[in-house]
Amino acid sequence: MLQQQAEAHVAENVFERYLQARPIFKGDREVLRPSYIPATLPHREKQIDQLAQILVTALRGARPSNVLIFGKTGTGKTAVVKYLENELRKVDEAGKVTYVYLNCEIVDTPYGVLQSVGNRFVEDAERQIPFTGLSTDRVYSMLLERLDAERRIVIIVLDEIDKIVLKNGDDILYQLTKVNDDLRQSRLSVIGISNDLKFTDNLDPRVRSRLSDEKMVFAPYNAEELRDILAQRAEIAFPAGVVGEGVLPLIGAVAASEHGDARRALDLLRVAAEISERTGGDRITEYHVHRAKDKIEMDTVTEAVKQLPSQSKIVLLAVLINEEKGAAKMTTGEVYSRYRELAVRTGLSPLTQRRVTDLIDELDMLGLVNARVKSYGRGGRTKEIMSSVPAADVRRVLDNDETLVELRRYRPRNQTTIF
DNA sequence: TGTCCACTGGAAGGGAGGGCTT
DNA sequence: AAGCCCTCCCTTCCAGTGGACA
Repeated sequence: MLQQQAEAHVAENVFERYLQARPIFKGDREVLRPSYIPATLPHREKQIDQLAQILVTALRGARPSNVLIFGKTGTGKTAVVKYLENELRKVDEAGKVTYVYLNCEIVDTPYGVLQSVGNRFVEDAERQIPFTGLSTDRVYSMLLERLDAERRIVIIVLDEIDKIVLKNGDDILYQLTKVNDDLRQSRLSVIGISNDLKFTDNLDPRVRSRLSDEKMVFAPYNAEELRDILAQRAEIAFPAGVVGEGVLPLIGAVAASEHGDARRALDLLRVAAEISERTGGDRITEYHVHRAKDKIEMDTVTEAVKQLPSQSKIVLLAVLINEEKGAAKMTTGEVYSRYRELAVRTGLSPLTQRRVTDLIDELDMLGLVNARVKSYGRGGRTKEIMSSVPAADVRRVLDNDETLVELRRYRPRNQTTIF
């Protein structure tokens, strides 16, 4: 009997059931990724126009003004800039304009920026600038030489430009904006993209004025605009009738309430579709959107926790364990002593308290804990720390972490809660 | 009003890991 | 091989501080 059932299963391949289900996606689901640049960008026509007017100078062989673009995440800054890159390529038949896009979250050192730009002008591996080893001055002169090798206009896009300034100061921007003084025939301009409006406050006045020849601000999308964007993508991604009525307005409303983030809206739509697909559905409903919202929130947290270096994981665990013991909030000192105890147990040598306060700040930036400086008067001035994520879920991730095996069974002494 | 606590957070610097130059 | 220079992670040192309390 059992045998027969097993055989019956062998006959029907596991994949078949899923293959037979009507696919929800019409074609490439990349259409719903933020990296996809559609043929038109709804509700950004004005910005595209404005930037095009600035950049057209490059096609005439002269240097366009430097531009600073401000706007929150998912307001289409990067999309507009990349869109114009594509458009520019189409008309620049002579290939005299070089467009270099760099994300300063990834390339986050002055050396890295100069190196990446410099490498854009050579194909063969032999002449690539190494990612370390040379002095920055040296890389700068190599870059100059390559820029000036033939007459060209170079447009450098520094996405998340505030990140590199925060980390390294404005030296690199100073160098990039004065590069033109050292060039004989080529010209370079910089497009900076930032989601922090105030980042220019910390710049050297000379750099600030040079960099912001032109300024653009991208306002967040409202719910209706988001709906238009979603409708445009949905039409490419799904066959007619798949997206339930009310789904796009719902996603639009959710994303609009979270500072009009189009990226977030597209993610919601994609994940909702995937959830429906996985559960054998052939339509996307509002139910799937709600499920998608939960899933995305959960995934960002667990992913962030997984990526943490071991020491930071232990710091986070220290916070959670103190909370399990009943502390609603705690001071740096309390986190640190718990952290030391845990670190010793795992066999890692404990870091200094100074370093741990930095790690706590990092966890705060990631939104995993909440840390605010508070004074307790005579009780001293310290941070008040509490976790800001669902403890059980984070605990599960940490318990499955191989570097923390020693702590898997660890529970604090005289604990009050039962797990 | 001044004291004093428990830190905060800036600055400087060490050293490991990477890689070029001579 | 020795000498540089880069970044990253970390330590050491320390002046500065918000606010309850005497």
